[in-house]
Amino acid sequence: MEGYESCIVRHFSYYYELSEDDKALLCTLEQSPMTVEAGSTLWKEGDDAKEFCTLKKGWAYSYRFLENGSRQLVELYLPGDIIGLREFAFTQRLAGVEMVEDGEVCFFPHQHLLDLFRRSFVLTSILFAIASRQQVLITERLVNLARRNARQKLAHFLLEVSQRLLQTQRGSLSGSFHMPLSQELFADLLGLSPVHVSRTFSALHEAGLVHRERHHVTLLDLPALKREADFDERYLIDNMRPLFTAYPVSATRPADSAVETPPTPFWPGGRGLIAKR
Amino acid sequence: MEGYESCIVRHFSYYYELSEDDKALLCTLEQSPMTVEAGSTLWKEGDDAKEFCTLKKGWAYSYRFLENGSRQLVELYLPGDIIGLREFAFTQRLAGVEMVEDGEVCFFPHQHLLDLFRRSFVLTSILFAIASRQQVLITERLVNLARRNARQKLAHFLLEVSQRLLQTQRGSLSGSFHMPLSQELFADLLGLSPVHVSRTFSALHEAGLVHRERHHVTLLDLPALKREADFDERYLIDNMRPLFTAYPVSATRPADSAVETPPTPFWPGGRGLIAKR
DNA sequence: CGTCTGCTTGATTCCCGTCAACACCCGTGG
DNA sequence: CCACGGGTGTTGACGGGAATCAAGCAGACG
Repeated sequence: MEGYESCIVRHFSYYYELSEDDKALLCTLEQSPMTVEAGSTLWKEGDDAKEFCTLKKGWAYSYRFLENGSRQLVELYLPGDIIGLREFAFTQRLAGVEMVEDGEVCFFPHQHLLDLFRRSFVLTSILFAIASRQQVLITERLVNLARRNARQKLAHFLLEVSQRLLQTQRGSLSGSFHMPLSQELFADLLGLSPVHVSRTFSALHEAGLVHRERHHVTLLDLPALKREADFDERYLIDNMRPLFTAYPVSATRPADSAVETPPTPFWPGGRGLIAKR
Repeated sequence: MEGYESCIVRHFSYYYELSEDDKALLCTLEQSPMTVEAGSTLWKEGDDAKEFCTLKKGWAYSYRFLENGSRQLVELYLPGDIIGLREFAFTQRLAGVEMVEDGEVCFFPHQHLLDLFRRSFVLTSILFAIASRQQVLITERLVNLARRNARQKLAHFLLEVSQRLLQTQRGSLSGSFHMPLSQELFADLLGLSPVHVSRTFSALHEAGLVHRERHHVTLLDLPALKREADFDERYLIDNMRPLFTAYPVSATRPADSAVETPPTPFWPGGRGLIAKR
């Protein structure tokens, strides 16, 4: 750990400043990294769900198969992400997870998360924030899949990845990045056929909006793309500092005096918000 | 509260037995219920996000508007659900919430959740389980929207609601229930046009799979419907007792001795799961 | 009894899936 | 050096599922 700041620490720090204790606690989740090859399976639908996994290097995705043989990608994981949070309350995996490219992952059992709940109030809160952010991400993708046409879907997805990389990968240039996905993966991700992904990419290229060669993508005209995709990055850029600053916490587990603090008084009504449609 | 068991307590109890202390703590979230009319707005996209809200009575839904004027429902809330968890890490609402029918809700500030993190390990864990379950629900809906045709979408949705009601509403008969949604809401929920919802309902009716009149739905042939929709209720029926029994907890906040328990030792490797595609 | 809202049904259009042929890249082996 | 083959991306022709537009219908309610 000397000199090297782990992905997960960086990820958590994005939400709130961590004490050294918290950092250490967090790092216990990242023991024993193991390398995994491109295309390897971390787990399959139906496997026992007893662990989470942090992604240190490489991209990964979770997916579901359907009866008709098609496949839908559920989530795309970038370095620093936690994989498998979804199955915390479940005994079986509900989706498989595969690596897009060679990478490094660290498994840790569900119980470690419970330990974390006991030991660190700040980490608990951040973890909850991460879970809620993940939900927001999925929600946005849901809207994308349900209501937009192929062009918008693709544009939106490219913008999402670009923004996420910007936040987690220091120094990546906005709008130009490595994109190791095959068009088949794009298809499974966006609910399209591979053929149509190709066509749509061409269309965006002809419109001068994106440039792509091999596995590298450049977004040429971000404002136009955002307009096209109805993209609003606010859903990706929030954090929880405002919450904590409104209600300060000691960075470590609160002393008993703090614990005895009564909950903030019942919220005083007078909403005025409730309005008939 | 005397004699009456609140929805939220019942909801949490589904995951794990609650101590009296926990029940009391939980009930502080449900102070000051207020009645809300059908069609009223709890909040709109872009509003400040400082509170959650528990739904005591009536159905509600969250939604997003798109640039082109169409609308996508994101989540459907039934009595006992917590509304707004998604925005825990955000300062603004990312989706609006409206009531389907007359009901009762209880607002409580985000900070109350932080108090809960400090005070009850069990409630924290359950809350996390609820959040993860919500994510699973959205994920399933995402797959539904992305990959299935209108018939399957509708069938799947009806099955989902049926199953959820079965779990939270005691004594509701499986496969026959009150369904207060207009076809326009179905459309916004399933990513279809209202016209096509009507056609699809007719098709399912003709096939002898569902019966519907006014706002009451009966699922006539559950096995056939499940086959049709590729529906697997496992994603809805798990809970977290296995996790806790594998790693018992005192029901109240752990004594210091418990806190000092070292985290379970680093997970011992030997996966054997990692396989090349 | 008239009006309003929500549901149904028909005709037409269009986006995207499917099928199929072909180009391309790259590693292998002769 | 070229031939070969598999995986991946491109392009065209065709068809189908669902959107859209529009008109008719049925309750609900004043």
